[in-house]
Amino acid sequence: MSVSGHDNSGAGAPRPADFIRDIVAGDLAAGRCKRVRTRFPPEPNGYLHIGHAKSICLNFGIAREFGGVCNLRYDDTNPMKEEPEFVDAIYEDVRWLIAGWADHCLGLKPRGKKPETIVTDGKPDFYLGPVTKGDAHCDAWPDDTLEPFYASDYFEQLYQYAVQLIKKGKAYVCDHTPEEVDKMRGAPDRPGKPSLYRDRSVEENLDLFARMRAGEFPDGSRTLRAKIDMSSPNVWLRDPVLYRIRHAEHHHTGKEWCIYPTYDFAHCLSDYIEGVTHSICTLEFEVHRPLYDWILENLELPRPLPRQYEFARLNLSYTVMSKRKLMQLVTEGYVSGWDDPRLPTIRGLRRRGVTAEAIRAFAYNIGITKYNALTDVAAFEHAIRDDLNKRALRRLAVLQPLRLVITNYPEGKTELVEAVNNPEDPAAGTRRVPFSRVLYIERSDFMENPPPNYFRLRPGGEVRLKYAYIVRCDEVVKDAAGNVVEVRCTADLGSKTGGPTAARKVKGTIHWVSAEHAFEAECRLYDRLFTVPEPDAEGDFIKYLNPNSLQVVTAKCEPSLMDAKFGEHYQFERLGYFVLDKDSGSKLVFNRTITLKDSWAKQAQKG
RNA sequence: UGCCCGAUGGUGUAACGGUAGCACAGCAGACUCUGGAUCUGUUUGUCCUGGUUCGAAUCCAGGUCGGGCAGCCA
Repeated sequence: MSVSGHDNSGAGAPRPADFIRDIVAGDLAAGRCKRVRTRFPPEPNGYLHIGHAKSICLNFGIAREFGGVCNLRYDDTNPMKEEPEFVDAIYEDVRWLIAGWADHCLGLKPRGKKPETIVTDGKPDFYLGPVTKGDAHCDAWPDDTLEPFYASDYFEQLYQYAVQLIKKGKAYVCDHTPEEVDKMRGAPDRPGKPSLYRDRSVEENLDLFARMRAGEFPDGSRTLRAKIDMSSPNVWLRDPVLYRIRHAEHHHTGKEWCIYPTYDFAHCLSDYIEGVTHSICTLEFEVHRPLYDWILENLELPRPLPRQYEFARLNLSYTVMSKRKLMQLVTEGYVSGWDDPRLPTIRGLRRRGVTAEAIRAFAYNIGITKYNALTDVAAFEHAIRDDLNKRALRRLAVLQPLRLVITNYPEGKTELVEAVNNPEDPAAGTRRVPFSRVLYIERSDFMENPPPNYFRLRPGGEVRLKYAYIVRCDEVVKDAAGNVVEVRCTADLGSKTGGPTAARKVKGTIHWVSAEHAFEAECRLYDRLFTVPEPDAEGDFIKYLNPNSLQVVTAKCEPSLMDAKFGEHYQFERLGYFVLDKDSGSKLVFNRTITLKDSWAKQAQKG
């Protein structure tokens, strides 16, 4: 299905395609919210991957389909794990992925801006709304004056919310060590024991919490905890930690803080402060939802509260997705870096030549459910081919060259044959490709003793040279070791495209380049990184690494490829889709994004 | 073991009490100056057992299987 096939940007109500969109549509119809606001909240502790892309497509997709906004927010509440390197990379990847599709729904904020204290229904309130390119006044906000949201920008407000909770007797400072807290939490089937500090007075709690902030206590010595229910069957309701002490420098707030809110405390309130209506996350947060609601409901919040909904994260066969495993592949050198074309990272896929449109189409096709599925990479590969087939410029290149000499073709003669740039898109026009007496063809397009269903070149057989002549193989030249080093042919000189015998039917058509005109380029042939569908199912995933995931060859390319542009997609006819790699210098480097579907290889394997 | 969630062809999904559909993969054929693309046809499915109902993938009960949760990670 094409991307435009599900483009809901036009008139008419979008057709809800999954249970979350159903909910959003219902809330809008019932007036429970005026305008939908979602958010994409990555923690800046790693690079984004195809799994994040699913979430981005969902959150931004909902925003654009329902005329809302999706805030990009760094969920940066843990200074030990986060780095500016990731902050920048995430922003870049998100923008690349939604460009031309949902960039008008990208919720940002004026650089440096923090929540404002406002009054809502007579009550004090904190609010920080988004600015988008879709806004009427977007001209007032040149690119560099806007930035994503940071949960860390709300630390002051979060602190005040915590104080409010303390004043209401709903939170207390706990002096137990991490080990004690752990032990006292009990087990899923066994209630926990209350903290010895659970019944401290409000005054003492306020004092201690202020001193925690002031830096009087060492890391881990105290926490702020919610006072909920130590015997709750949901362990996340057993007085969860809201604040912990970390004398660490934060990438965004520097040394301003030495206490940091936990995910549970920060996330729901960040959603609230930003006016998020639908907070969509993955299944593992399902058990946190009661806590998400508890925090919001136990504070005096005058505006409508955000609601959390969960969906199943993406699992893709033949790949690994966890941050830890991706990190290991990078740091232990199994791949060249975070943008290695074999990685499922956004930048890896991008470098590989996968388009944002293909990723979006894939995300749309797999749908959104609560079922923990394993999606076949074949579905992703289909989306990639489907997109590239429509846009790629066709070119001729030979990966494993074999000399072919046309004995009845004059030496020194060069013809320019007309070649179609893209049969799927007539507007792409044609180009001229030099043809001469000595060519290179693909080694695999000639077989001395072929199986019966082989219909490329064989001794005595005929084959069409794409865009040029039909040739017959008369003679095979071998080296001392018996390897075929050259095939000698005669051409049917009237069979050139448009010629008198051009209509003759020959079974096979092969690609070629003119030896004297071709130039050499490095081609990096990528394949799946793993050899098994579930590399991380059990044990060491490293042992399932595909030793042939990268193969480097020197290809012979048609001259027009000299002008290859970065970001342009090419189909080397009969071989696959390629893009120019950033490593290109005086010698060009092409990455193979993906092969063409090859039913011959499958058939040959069977036979 | 306690709580929460889920289960529809090989895979991913739709059907919201009324003919089980779509996509991927597979297979077969047509077409093709890419063994690509395109087109056509096609194999395969409601976890189990009861119940409600004229009628159940859908509602109810019990079971089975799978996933998640006991970080001062997110």
